[in-house]
Amino acid sequence: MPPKLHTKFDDKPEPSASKPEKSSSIQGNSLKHVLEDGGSDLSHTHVAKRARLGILKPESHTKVTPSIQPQKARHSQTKDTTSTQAQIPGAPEIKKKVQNLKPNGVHQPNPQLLQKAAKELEKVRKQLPIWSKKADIRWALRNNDVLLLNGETGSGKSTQTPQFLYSEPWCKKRTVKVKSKDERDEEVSVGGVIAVTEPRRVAATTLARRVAREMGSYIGKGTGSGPVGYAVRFDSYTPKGMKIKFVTEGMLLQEMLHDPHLRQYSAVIVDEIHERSVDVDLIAGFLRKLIHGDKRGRGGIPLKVVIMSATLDLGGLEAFFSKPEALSNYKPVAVEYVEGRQYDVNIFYEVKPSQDYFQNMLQTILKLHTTERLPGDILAFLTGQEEIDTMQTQLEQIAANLVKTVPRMKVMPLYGALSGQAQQDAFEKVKEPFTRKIVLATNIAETSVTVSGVHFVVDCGKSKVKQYRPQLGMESLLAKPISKVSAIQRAGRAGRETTGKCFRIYTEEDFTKLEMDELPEILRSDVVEAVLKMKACGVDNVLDFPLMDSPDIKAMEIALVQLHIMGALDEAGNLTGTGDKMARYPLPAAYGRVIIAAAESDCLLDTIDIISCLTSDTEVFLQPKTEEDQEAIETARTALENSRGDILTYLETVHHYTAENADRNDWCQKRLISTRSMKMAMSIRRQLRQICFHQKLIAELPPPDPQPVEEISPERAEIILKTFLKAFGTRTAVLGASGYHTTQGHHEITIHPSSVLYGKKVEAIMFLDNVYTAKNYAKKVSAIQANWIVEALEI
DNA sequence: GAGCACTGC
Repeated sequence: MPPKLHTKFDDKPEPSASKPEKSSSIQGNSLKHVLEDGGSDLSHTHVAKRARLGILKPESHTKVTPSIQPQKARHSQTKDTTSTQAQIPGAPEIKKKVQNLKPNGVHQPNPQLLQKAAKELEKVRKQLPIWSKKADIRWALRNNDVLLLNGETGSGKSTQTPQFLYSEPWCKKRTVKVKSKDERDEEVSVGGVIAVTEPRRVAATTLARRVAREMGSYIGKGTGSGPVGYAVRFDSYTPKGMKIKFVTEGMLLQEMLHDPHLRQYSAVIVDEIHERSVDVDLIAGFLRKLIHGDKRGRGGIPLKVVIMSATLDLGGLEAFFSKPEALSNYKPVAVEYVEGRQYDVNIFYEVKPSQDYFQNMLQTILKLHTTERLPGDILAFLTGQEEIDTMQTQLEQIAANLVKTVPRMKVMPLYGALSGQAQQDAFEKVKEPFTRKIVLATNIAETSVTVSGVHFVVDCGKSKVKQYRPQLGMESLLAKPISKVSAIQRAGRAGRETTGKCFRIYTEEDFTKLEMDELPEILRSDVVEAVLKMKACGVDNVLDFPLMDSPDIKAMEIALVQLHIMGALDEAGNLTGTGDKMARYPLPAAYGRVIIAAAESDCLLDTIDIISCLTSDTEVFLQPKTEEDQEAIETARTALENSRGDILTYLETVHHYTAENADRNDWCQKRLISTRSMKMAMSIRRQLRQICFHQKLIAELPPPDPQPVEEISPERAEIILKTFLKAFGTRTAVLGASGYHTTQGHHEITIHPSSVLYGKKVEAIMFLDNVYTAKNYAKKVSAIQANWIVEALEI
């Protein structure tokens, strides 16, 4: 029986969702979906949030001001403030005006027009839910060092909070006296800028652009002047007079290596802390130390901290940032709650646990497609590329046989490995008439991007999660149930533009059994990088470092030992000069170690070329789809493949690519090499060369490309491989009667088919990557001599 | 002959 439907703020049922015929039409088929009270389900999370706010001690100076926005406000147009498709809510015409501003002179747009546009934008800003909290937020930070701000999606927290604060009296730049390392007094300036951290580059740059416009400025090129800037890898803009700076989390950590007291800043705003990346966990720990520790490094000036999140455990965070020994009248933390803007989404569950969620999902998508009226696209969450490809094939087969009265289907895959253009295609609105877009996505669509036009979400309830096993030093990737927060986030994707529906391919009971939050990344990863960063930022005892969630002590100890073996830490566990250098490369610690070894053995430039390929975010060598392609590609690649393995194959590839001066895209296409990957590799190569030049590891920057291809002599190859062995000596295996066995632990290991050494038998191998899937596979493999291993491990 | 989500310096 369909239960009574009502929305959270309005007891009147939504007309489209409440028609009994419609719900019974869903119930009356094999899908057996039960119509659930979606409004109350989503509002359940709101209730939960308020309930958690209630945990706060009454004596702690907490301002709890949950507010319910009137229905009207909730039904105005909303957009994700951090999405790549970020738009100014309700003001497309203003956006257009701003974009069309004609430059006055050469670079600067007309200031009067900018001011006028900002004035217009202010009208829109005043309608944002957070606007009514302006005074509360300012008041909170005048009286506290820390503010926890729980702002839902669409509340405007990311764009407005820094603007509320930059003109506050505590935000002024000051000149103070501090003690230098050798106990001398020196004058430094402290404060004046607010940093806002974002987990992704697109978020940092698009938010900066938007806030600049709201402030009557704009983001230009090179050095300009203006109140807003940003810094992400490979790109930054820090104008004169900058008051607000959007940065990625990794970038702020990098800044902390040079400026551990964050003297540039009056405040740090941490956005999206609920995503809980390793970097944001480290930032939270450092900020807590800065707030609670002595402030002499900042000349006594406190750093203000705002922690922002859409969904967060405020109780836990409040405890984390409170001083444990707080006096009864000490008020360290304030809490604000801002209602977001989101249309209601009705949730439908399976009645019975599904045996085959893939088939159920297929059925649900078809049912939605054939019964729901247009417009209204479908977004389906699956676990991975393979599932998505299969689903696409099956849906398209069925679509070909649909009757003419049913809309046509446009099936679009969406996952990270797709090219930028292919991803863009999934965002585009369908142009064809009488057609419904069906986007099959991984959890890239959960946070990173917004797909427009979606009214229906189908959620399989699973996602692939990386899990690290410290004892084995191995990672595995498994499909696991998602968290409640994730499930709600996925459902919310149906309510961006209008009231939506979400079909969960699992039972309501399964939903209640889900964990509230995802396990934070720091508990699922190798902590070598995290430990090195802590050490480099001056943390002597990493086991004492305040973390919201501390990894297993064993995992920390293994990381410490690993860093000692690599020479980053001495016997006493103190950071060495090598370790300090390693922490400053934008690379995993092991590759940092290789760079240093390379400088000593005079193969630095070649090593940089190799590491640039290895750390580019997509695979360099694409996989051919058909067998004919396979043969053609293999012939085209012969000049690049080096019989000594994958490392030297990458080197050959960079040598040939950079020697190519005619058409690099064409060069890549002929060899089925990813152009995106090679472009990124070239950026990394430039950055690493620059850093090594500054560290004086190379005397001068190498001449620009193209350079003639140099043959890699056997002697040179040996030097390069031995250089990598200095960091990867423990990642080796020797050939026995029954295949390869690792030198550490004597586990059986097989060379992965993606390696040029696949199926080859050599005396010993070194592998940079190790995954456990069907077998224990070694990836990125090189042929070495067994006696080199002993040599490498002795040093 | 494998099959892998996402992000960041």
